[in-house]
Amino acid sequence: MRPRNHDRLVLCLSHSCLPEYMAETPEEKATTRNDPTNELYRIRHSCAHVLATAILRLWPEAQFAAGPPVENGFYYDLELDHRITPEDFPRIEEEMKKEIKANHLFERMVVSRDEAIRLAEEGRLASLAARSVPSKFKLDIIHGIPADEEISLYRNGDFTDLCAGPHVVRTGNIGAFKLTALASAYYKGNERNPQLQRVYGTAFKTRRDLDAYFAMLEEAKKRDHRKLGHELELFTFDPDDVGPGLPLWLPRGTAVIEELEKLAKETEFAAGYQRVRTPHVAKESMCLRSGHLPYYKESMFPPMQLTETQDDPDGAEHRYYLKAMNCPHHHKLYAAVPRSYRDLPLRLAEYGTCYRYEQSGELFGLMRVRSMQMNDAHIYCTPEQFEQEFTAVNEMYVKYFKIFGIEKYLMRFSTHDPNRLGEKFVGEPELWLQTEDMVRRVLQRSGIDYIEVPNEAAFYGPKIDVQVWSAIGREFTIATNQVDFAVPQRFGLVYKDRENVEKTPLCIHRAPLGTHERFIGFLIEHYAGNFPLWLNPEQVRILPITTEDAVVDYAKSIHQELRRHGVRTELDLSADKVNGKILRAEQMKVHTMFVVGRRDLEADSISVRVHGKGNLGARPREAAVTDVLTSIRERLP
RNA sequence: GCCGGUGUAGCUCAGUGGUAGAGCACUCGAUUCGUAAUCGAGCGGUCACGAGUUCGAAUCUCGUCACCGGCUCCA
Repeated sequence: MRPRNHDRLVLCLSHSCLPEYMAETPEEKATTRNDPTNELYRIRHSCAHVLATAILRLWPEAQFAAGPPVENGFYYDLELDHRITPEDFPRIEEEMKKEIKANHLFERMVVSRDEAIRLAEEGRLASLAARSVPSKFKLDIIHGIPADEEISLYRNGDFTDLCAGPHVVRTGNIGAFKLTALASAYYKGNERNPQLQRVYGTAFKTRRDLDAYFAMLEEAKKRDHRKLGHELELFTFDPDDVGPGLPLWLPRGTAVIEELEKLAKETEFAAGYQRVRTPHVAKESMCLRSGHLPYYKESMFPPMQLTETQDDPDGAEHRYYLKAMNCPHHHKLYAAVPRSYRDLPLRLAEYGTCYRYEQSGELFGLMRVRSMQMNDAHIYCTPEQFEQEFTAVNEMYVKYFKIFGIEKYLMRFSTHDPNRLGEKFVGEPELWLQTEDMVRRVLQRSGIDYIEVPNEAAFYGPKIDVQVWSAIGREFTIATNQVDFAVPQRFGLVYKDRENVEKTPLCIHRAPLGTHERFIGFLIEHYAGNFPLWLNPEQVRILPITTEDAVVDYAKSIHQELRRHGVRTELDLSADKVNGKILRAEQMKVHTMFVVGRRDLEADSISVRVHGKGNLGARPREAAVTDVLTSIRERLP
């Protein structure tokens, strides 16, 4: 099975800064998946064959499709009337152990195409013996192998499979393995093909590595943004009454949102952006003009149908859609005022709320939702201004990533396929080449890691997706940055150039902070819920040790002072003992705890405790407060 | 949308055909305490929803919805 595009990308990265419990760096994972000379790759690939061997011992009629090594293990897809369930795992693993213990050689055999076809027709591939029905998927795969490519088979014991290899020398070289999951998958990943059962497993050189992997998974579970989001009271869902995929932001999550917006507003203001506001809905006519209805209808909420009139029998004049993107509205703002080349570049920014009707199975915590707020802006510029504007956008990304301590990112540059002009991509061959050249030049000049992926562009222009990795190694497409030379034209957007000639501007769509939903989902996992002070939902909690009036008044005066400075501060006046108060504050991952008792009152001091760092001891009150204010102002990590 | 799994109190979970349980959270009372849980009492569930089987259903069957793991798709 060929690796998907984004599986291949990771190879070119230089890596840094991964937690030590992570079994493999993303690069190693990529190697494990893609590099046949990698030992884990061979172990896992071999283990997939052993899995197939075991399944055939139990169900000789099973038909196998593809069984490659993947990021954290391997899988094999198969067709079988019996539904494999987790209860079957022990039996299958038992058979696998026998095969490993037998220590069969993996023998490689090169065969002619005719020979391979003959064996497949006899049901002799991915099987233990000849069968009455052909090995249909293998037969299909053989037909897909280019004529000049060698066809090889691998045999371990009774089991023979069509396979490019390579494998370990003997089945006994598979150190430790475990079956992990069941899923279904379409044959060749195509929705129109039959669904197969997929059995997932993983394998390592040693038992120790296997155990370490499962320990890592446990650690990853603790950082899962869905779990932390609930525990830290950041957001919630109410699928029954509000609807699936529609997050509700609790006060603590809203605090994070507002910090991000503040950052965006400051940054964009400094970069010459202007803020705008637009409604959440638009009429059908605009959705048609923008191309959303023809191209995006599947991911849009169905329309709101208002009244029908005699002039408008099908009601189109009264059909409204929730917006899936902000660009059409922004285009209208561009068009609202006559524009001269002197007005360009015009940069319109809005944290706009969009709605996309994602398929139910695609929803995933905050990462895939149906309502989202985008760090959106559209930059209208002349072709001469394009490179500078595009460079500035890239620099903004890098600035943000530095603030968040995102040390590893990759820009994925998606270009068009000339063979699909007028079909998947607008038919403007010259503009495609021109804009792609401009983007490529900017990327090369900026020295940012990027990879070029053909045939993945948006229909209106080339685009860049930004991939980042959370602390647990989960890969995120966090932001997108797109060139649009087509839609401004559809909206009739123009400016007068120096010679008083009307020209169509280029448009850059950019969202360095992506959507609040996905970005915060990423940040939760990135920080494991331990937000830095400036971003923390609760920056300071004040914990008086006793409830005697003088101490409480002292705590209150600190509380008020911090609040006056805009610091998100809470005062814990519960009946708990200090230890209880500390526990609760630590559990909520409150950044800083100010513990105050009689001693502090008398010394005008504050005992400072920082989440994850423990008790830092007493500080003069003024110094403790200043430290907090500085850290917030500087957005220190 | 498709395949599979799961659904019991706000949370984590026990309960497999016979009167719905525990811990934490929450409320009230007592406790006045120096760096990760003070004590006691109380409140809290139409067992996801709907139908069916049964004398009797959280428990068995079917359907619906949602969530989880994948597939497809994507900010």
